[in-house]
Amino acid sequence: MKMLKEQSLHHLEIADYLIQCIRSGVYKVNDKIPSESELCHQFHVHRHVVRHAIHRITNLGWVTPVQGKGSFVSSKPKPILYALSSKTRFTENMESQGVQQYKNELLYWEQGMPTEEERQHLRLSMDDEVYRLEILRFIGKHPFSLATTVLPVEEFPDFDVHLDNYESLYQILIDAYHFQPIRSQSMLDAVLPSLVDAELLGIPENVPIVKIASIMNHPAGYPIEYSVARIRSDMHQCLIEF
Amino acid sequence: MKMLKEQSLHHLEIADYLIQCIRSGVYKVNDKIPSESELCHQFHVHRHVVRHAIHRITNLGWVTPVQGKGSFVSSKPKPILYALSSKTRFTENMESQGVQQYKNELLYWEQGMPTEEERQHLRLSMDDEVYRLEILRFIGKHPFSLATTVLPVEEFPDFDVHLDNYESLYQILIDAYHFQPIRSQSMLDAVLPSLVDAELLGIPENVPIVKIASIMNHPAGYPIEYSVARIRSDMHQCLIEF
DNA sequence: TAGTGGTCTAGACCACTAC
DNA sequence: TAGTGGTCTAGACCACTAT
Repeated sequence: MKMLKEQSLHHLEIADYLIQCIRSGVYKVNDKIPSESELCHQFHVHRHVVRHAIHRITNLGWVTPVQGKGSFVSSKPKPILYALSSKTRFTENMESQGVQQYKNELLYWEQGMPTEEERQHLRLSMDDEVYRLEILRFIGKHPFSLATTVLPVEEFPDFDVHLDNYESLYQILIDAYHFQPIRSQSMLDAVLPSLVDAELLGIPENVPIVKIASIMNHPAGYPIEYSVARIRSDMHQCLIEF
Repeated sequence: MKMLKEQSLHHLEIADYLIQCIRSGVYKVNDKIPSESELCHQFHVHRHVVRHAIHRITNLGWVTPVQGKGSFVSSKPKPILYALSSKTRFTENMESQGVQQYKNELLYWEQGMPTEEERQHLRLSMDDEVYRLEILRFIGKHPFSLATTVLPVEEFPDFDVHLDNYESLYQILIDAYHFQPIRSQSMLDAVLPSLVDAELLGIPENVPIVKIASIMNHPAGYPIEYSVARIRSDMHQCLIEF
């Protein structure tokens, strides 16, 4: 590679160099890239400069550092195409793509007052309560998305009794309430995860995720569910067909 | 605030503290937060720890550091709701929201061979050429989005003669070719910008953006335009109605 | 000139992994 | 035990802004 002589911005040149190595196949998926100290010697720079470079390519999704072991080239493709439409949900999406190994985990649930935002989206009055569920979805062994789902208590009597053996929210709605909410609108966003979300999703704190806030309607036409999903952007692309 | 006694992770506590200050109104929009050296004294930590904390809240969108001046609280709301549908384009979106001050700038254009991805999306054969435009859009004085738009040469004879006084791509298509492409599908992504894109969009390199790849069809039904837009996530939310 | 953020060197200690 | 990444202290020089 070309010599680095100019002052400053060494970290970006090292980051570019490492990306070129990965692109050109010098380091392949799941390979370990050289350790920080090896890169220090190679480039004659301080360790912090190398760390800065590795941080950048980590955030860009090229490598994943593992304490005590090294930094490893991430798997490149975004295998999951997550179709966003009025009817599709997580389960349908997985099955339409032939993904067999998925599962939901109900992290916790609560009954309480909605936030102002939730109240507005669900058109609730000031004393209406909601159920709030936190659901973690996996594809294979990898966390894929986190969703906060909010349901008006009034519309779902005795909802909590169905949560003991939670497997699928939509199974509950169909089995117990005999209807399926219809997505009426979604708002998408690129954000960085909170520290808690990053931990649960198994990604570094500076890797962007997609945030999708959706309003779901009762078949009769009024809003009945509000959900905010945070989805690993390194594992999926969101597909919208018109 | 509470004393920081535990070892390590000071930077996250300082970041949280600063966020709380902004949330609670101690520092308001466009206010300068304390300088790095002031925060060093306040927390009895080294400057690099403070910088780490400020980096985090910068990436989260709370502040924008300006060399020689300080770090300033960013404007909070995401004012632009960008509706994604089969017919809406940038211009319609701005006007439907009453945004008057927008403009497009054609950064450059070229005629050449498509990439493999472009060829597939546009269903071109191996010797078909394309026009490729790079367009920067502004809202007020702020860069808002960058778009790479690819058009088959064969479908747009003498396209380049219309680019001299570029104002709007869709004005050209309607005026010169008498049709308007229809969005058939979009794929959304949360990513970090390239260094060039970050520069053009006027954002730090670790602030996430939304990437929207769209295929537009000729009214007769076949693909006629492929575009990849990179949109500042701090300025907009993408709205989809079903 | 003084103050600010941006980058770099130098080196310490810790936690985790592998042997 | 040796090697790795994670965090922190200490201090240098630079570029930019304000006065």
